[in-house]
Amino acid sequence: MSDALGVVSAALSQPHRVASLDLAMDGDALTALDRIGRIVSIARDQALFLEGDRAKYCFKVVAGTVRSCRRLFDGSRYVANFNRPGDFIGLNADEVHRLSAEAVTDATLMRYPRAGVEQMAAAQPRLRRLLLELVCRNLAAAQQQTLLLGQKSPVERVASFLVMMSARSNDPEHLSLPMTSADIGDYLGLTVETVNRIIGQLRAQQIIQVSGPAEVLVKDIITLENLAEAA
Amino acid sequence: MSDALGVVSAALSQPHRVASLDLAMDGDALTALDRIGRIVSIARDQALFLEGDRAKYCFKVVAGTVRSCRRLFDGSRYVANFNRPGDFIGLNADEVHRLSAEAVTDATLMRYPRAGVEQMAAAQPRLRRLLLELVCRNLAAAQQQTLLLGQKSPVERVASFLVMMSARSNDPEHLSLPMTSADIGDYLGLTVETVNRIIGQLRAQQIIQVSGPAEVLVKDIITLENLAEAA
DNA sequence: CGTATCATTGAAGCATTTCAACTATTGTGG
DNA sequence: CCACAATAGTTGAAATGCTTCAATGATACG
Repeated sequence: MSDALGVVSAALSQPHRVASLDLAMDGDALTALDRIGRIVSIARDQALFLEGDRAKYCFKVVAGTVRSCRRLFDGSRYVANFNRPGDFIGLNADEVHRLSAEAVTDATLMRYPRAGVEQMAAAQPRLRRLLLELVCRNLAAAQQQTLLLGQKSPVERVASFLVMMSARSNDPEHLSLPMTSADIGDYLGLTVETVNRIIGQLRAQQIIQVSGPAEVLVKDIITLENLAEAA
Repeated sequence: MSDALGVVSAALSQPHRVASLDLAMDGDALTALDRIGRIVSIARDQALFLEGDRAKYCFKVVAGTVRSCRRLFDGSRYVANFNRPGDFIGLNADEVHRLSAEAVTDATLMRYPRAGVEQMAAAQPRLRRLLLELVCRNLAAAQQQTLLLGQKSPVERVASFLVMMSARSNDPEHLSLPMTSADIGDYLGLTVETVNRIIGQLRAQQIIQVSGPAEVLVKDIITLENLAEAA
C-alpha cells in the first residue's frame, strides 16, 4: 500500500465553525514544518499541479486563492474546493494527485516535499495530529458539500456558499469573491446563469449588495442563513 | 482542539479501486485492534448512534449493511454512505458524531472504545498509518460523490452506483442491494420514482436483470460503465 | 482602441420532481 | 395459517424550474 500521509486541501469549512483560527493555536507545529518549505508563486489560471501528477509536494496557501478541480472528458469541470490563505492543498492522494490545483488569482504558496513532511510527522505527534485534523476537517467539508449538492435547491446552495464565505472571511460582512461565476457554478453544481440570477435576486431583496467586482457586502446575514439552511 | 483520531466510515470506494482487499494485507494491525473490541448486534432500521451523540466508540461492520445519514429539519434525509462488512464507521467527528448510523439490515459490528484506539494508534505506526489511510480513502470517496452529485445526470448516477456496488461485491456480476429505493435516492440525490424508472430502463435495455428482491445481476458491465462515466 | 472574457438578461425546451393512484410485498395479529 | 395493515415498488400525468440557446452589455487586457 502506498504512503498515505495525507496532507490535504483544507476545504471550506461548514458554517459556524472557524477553520483557520484554531489552527493558529498550533501554529508552532506548522512553523516547524516551514523549515522544509519553500515559497513558490503562481500566476492566475496557471496550474500548480494537474490531476494525475505525481504527488511529490504538498502546499499551503500563503496569499491568493486556489481552486481544486477536475476536468471531465465531456468538457465540464468540477470544482471541489476553493483554497484560501492558511489552507493546505495537496496529497491525500496515494501517489498521484486526484485533483488539479489552479490559481484563481495570482497566488503565493509554501511548498513542502511530501517525504519531508512524512518524516516530520512520524517524529512529531503534535504535527501528526494536526495534519490528521486537517484531513478530517476536509472530510467533513466534503460531506457537507455532498449534502449541499444532493439535497439543496439552487437558492439554498448559493446562500450556503455566501454564508460559508462569510464565515471564513476576516470581516464577515465583507466578502471578496475573486472566483468567476463559472467557478462558483462548477462548485455548486449550477450553471453560470442560474448563479447570476440568484445573486440578482438576493441583491434585489437587499440581502446582499455588490460593491465592486468580486466584492460583496452581506446586509442581512440572518436571512441569508435561513435561506442557506436546509441542513 | 479536540482529539481527532479519525476512524472513519470507510465509504464506498470509487470504481476501479478495490477497497477492502488491500486492507486485508494489513489485517494484523487491525486484528490487534480487535483485542479492545466487542461484538454488538443491531436490528434493521435501528440506530447505532445518532448525529450529535458523543463519539465514544467507533465501529467496524462485521456483517450486514449500515447507512451513515442525516435527517434534515425539512424531513428530507441525506445518505452519505453505505457501509458493508470490513468498513469502519465512526469518528472523524471531533467529539460528537456528525452523521447517524442506522442498520439497513440486521447487522453485527465490532465496537471499539475510541480512547483505546487512540492509545494503540499512538503506539503503533502501522495501525496509525492504516487508520489514516482509511480517512483518506473516505475523503476520496466523498469527493467522488461530490462529483457525482454536482455533475452527473440521473442515469449516470444510478449507473455509477451500480458500478460502485459491483466493484465492491465479491462477485461483480451478482449484486445484493439490501437498501430501499428511498435509501438509494437519498444517496444519489434523486427521488424514489426517478431511481426506479432508471432501473426499469436499464432492465429493459438488458443491462441489468433483477433476479429477486434486493438481487441484481449485471449483464453488461461495459455499457454500465460507459453510462456511469462522466468522470 | 479593439478584442476577449465575463456578467447579465430573455425565451424556449426539457427533465426531473411532484402528485396521485395502484400494485406488490412484508410483517403482524387474530 | 389466513387476513389485514403497513411499507415499498411501479406507473402515469402534469407542473415546475433549471438548463440551454442566444444576444447584449460590461469589463479587463493587450
